[in-house]
Amino acid sequence: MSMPSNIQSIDAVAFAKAIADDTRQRIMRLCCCNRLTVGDITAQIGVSQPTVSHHLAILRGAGLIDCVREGREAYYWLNQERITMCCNSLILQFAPQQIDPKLVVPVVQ
Amino acid sequence: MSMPSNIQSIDAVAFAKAIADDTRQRIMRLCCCNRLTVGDITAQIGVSQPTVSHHLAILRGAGLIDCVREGREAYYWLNQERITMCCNSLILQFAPQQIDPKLVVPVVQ
DNA sequence: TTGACATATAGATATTTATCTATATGATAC
DNA sequence: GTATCATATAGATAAATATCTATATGTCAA
Repeated sequence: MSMPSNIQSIDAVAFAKAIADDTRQRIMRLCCCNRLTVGDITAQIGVSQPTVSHHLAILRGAGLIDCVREGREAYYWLNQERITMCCNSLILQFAPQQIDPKLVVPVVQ
Repeated sequence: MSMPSNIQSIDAVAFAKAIADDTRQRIMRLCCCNRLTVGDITAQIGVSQPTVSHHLAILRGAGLIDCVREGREAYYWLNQERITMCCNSLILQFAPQQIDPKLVVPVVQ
């Protein structure tokens, strides 16, 4: 459990790799709107506790999940804002013509 | 070049796997707003032609790219609408609390 | 302090996958 | 028809990765 900065640039490949696994997506759905411990997740997910910890580390490395240690337990929950930012970044890169120009905020140099 | 239906359900894992590679994302950027041949892409991407064909097949399998054969060449271009749908699906699944309820269209049964 | 508990890390293994070279397939031009 | 060109497919190989068991680390309770 290292400590990545909250300020992370958006790497579309890193984001995609982080979510490109069924087990990780199931974990993400579980702790999308809940704070869950590793034990909570392990009990529901059908893989071993070390495997859950491994996937949580990957999700954390990509900035998609936040956690806090409380005593001997660690609580995890999805960072929905960052997931939204990553998805929007994908649309900007790969579907620019789908974006309504009226919604794009002009940037002043 | 098989013929998948245009009507594809959105599989978030399949979508993520398809875009979880740097070479594929570079290909996607190249033919985001252009129709390009395999040769065009190969000339700009720095991997062999069979590798490009392989990646194009994966992107097509995920419905992210469309193609048409013209004579002995094949033209490829991104399906921006489908990419937008996939990204929106990710947001619905993993960032539901980021969605403005005023924007959600009520569904009548 | 010691035992039990929760989580993380290490190491091994099997599967997946990205890439290459060689070749097959299919179209065009002569 | 035959040579050439564009693309796809087959097969091999190396790297990445998902999983497990075993164990280390750190916390709490008695």
